[in-house]
Amino acid sequence: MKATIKDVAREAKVSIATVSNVINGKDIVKKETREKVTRVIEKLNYVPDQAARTMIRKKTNTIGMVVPSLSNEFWGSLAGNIQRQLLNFGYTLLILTTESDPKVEQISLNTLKERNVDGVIIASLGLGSKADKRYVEALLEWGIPLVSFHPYEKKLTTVWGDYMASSMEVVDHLISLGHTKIAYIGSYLSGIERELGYRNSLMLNRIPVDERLMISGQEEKFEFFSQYGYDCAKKLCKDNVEFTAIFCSNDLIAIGAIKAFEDMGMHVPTDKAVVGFDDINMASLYRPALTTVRQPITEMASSAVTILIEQIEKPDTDHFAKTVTFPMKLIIRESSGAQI
Amino acid sequence: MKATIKDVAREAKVSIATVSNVINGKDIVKKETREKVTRVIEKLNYVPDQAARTMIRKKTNTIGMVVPSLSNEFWGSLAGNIQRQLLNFGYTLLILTTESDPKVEQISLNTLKERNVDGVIIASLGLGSKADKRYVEALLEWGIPLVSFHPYEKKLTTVWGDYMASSMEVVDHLISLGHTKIAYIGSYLSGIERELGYRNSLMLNRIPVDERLMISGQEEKFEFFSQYGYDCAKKLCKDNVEFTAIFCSNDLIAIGAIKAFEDMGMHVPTDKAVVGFDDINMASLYRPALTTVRQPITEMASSAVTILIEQIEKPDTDHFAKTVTFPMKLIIRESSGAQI
DNA sequence: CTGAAAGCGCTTACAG
DNA sequence: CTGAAAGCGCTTACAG
Repeated sequence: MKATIKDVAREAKVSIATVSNVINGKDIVKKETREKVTRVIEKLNYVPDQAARTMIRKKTNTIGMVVPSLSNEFWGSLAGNIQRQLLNFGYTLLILTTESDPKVEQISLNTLKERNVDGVIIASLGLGSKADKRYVEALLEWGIPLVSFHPYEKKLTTVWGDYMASSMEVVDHLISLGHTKIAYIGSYLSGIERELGYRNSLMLNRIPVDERLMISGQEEKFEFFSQYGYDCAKKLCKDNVEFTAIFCSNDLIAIGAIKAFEDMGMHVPTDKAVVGFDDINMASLYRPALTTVRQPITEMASSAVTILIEQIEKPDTDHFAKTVTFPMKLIIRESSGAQI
Repeated sequence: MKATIKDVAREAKVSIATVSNVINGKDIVKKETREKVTRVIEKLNYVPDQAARTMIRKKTNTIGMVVPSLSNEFWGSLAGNIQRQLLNFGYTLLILTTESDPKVEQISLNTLKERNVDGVIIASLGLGSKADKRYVEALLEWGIPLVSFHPYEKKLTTVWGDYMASSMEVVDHLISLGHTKIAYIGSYLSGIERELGYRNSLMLNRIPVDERLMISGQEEKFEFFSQYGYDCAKKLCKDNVEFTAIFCSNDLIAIGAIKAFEDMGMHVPTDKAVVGFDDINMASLYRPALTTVRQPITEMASSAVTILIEQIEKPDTDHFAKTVTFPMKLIIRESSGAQI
């Protein structure tokens, strides 16, 4: 049977309060007493019970993370990075995948509460805007320290990238290569900023936006990005509106699109130039190698962790709902058809 | 402030014992009382505190999972599946990524103990055989319920696939296409069985095993499978030992190898037929689409979860260290050059 | 310095 | 059926 603080107290002939003071390193304990207690602790192989401590201290040293899926390199990598960095601070990560399913989202919210996590990281939600808002509000109302990788709410501390600016850079890049008929495939899971960047770039370059060339993906329900990209690319081609280049809101969508184009007998980048987003591992290995935008995942994870820990451990400080924006980097490879 | 059982009891004008009985689904509660309490629970948004429960029940309802990395579709998918299935049983998953780093492995072991997890799932270790053995033995000595996806130890309950048989099938497939010079690239993270299957098939087909065509990957330290596959493929070609086909122990390695071949001016499958393993999402989207072996991840996750939960919740039953082996499925696509 | 006591939020006999 | 009470293993004022 595991020894408790009582066993130690009895054996050392002191009170449990004294034992508590010893294990918590309070220097009010007389040296001899401390040594006596320490000896008994070792003898009985006593380890304080975490659950009891948690109950009193109101701190679990656990951080919750909400993410749509782990079978996706970007989120998996983000989660792994965060997990390892948290470990250095003495925290443990509780990952909850939601599969963009409202029911599962709800369960995940309950789990977060049950487990009494000290803070929450929102990697991405996928419920659609209204449900997202409710979800975040429930968290906000709960009053728990929060960091999000997407600015769902003004009151939310956010760590993210300059997705709009980098998307503009992508489209500028395509335009500089001579393209004017540029399509777009997005997904609600990657936010609206890429689409805005796409629109802005076109407008600034005085190219009319053709809504028939855009699939926002704000409504679709999909399981796999690459299949989605494949389907969307085919749909765009069937619609018979000419385009020579396409910007996809993540690499998996881009790879699906490329596959679709090739299946239809087109060649990338000659017939269709393609650009993705994220620079997943596969991007440089795909054929053609993918032109894409690299997110500094490790640094972003580190930033989120640092901010969250500070919020938790210095609750008295005023914590503004600041937004930390990381620069992205356009990585030009074969799929956009640039001379490299 | 978070609502407690007392708040609910006061609001519903019942005792905390009754509230407890309601939240624990004890059917001794009168229907009207239950409904009244349920209403208050929802109104107050009450969620039972796990720490308090844990203290009494001596159970954290947390399962630990050790996995080398999450930025990999196979493991990420496995982890996500396990996490969601555990949630149905009321358990939470604590994922520890080790990055195949012995120091991190050690920390993960301590974390598992501190957190008092109820059981542990070993997805894969990556320390090398001796360290693996020590790791598993520490877990076994601790006496905690354990399920592994690799049979590191006889005393270990294992859920895995018939990797040897399916690897034989792969090589048989290549041989049936006329290949006799077949190379192999493995990794210690995917075990030795694929290599054994490769060797067995060659032997049974009376094709001498040429060690120069094999890279076991039992020693290498590598971060990214695809880069590893790329490097190995180049190395094999430089060694100037002729081969016309190659079997890679996972899809990422295979994709890296294909990229290498194409970069060297060879064509897949004409010049080199390539087969991978796992059937990740990307496999069907790569060009050429990858011939590979599909693992039934969901079913394997489900099996591991069921077995582990049973070990935890029925500790008095005799639990043999059984091995559950799942069948794999050869998926023939373009990269092996078969007529489809 | 040290100890008696209250209390964290639950579950579980046990009495009514 | 329902409630009062004990108790899980700790920490933390507070009294001495």
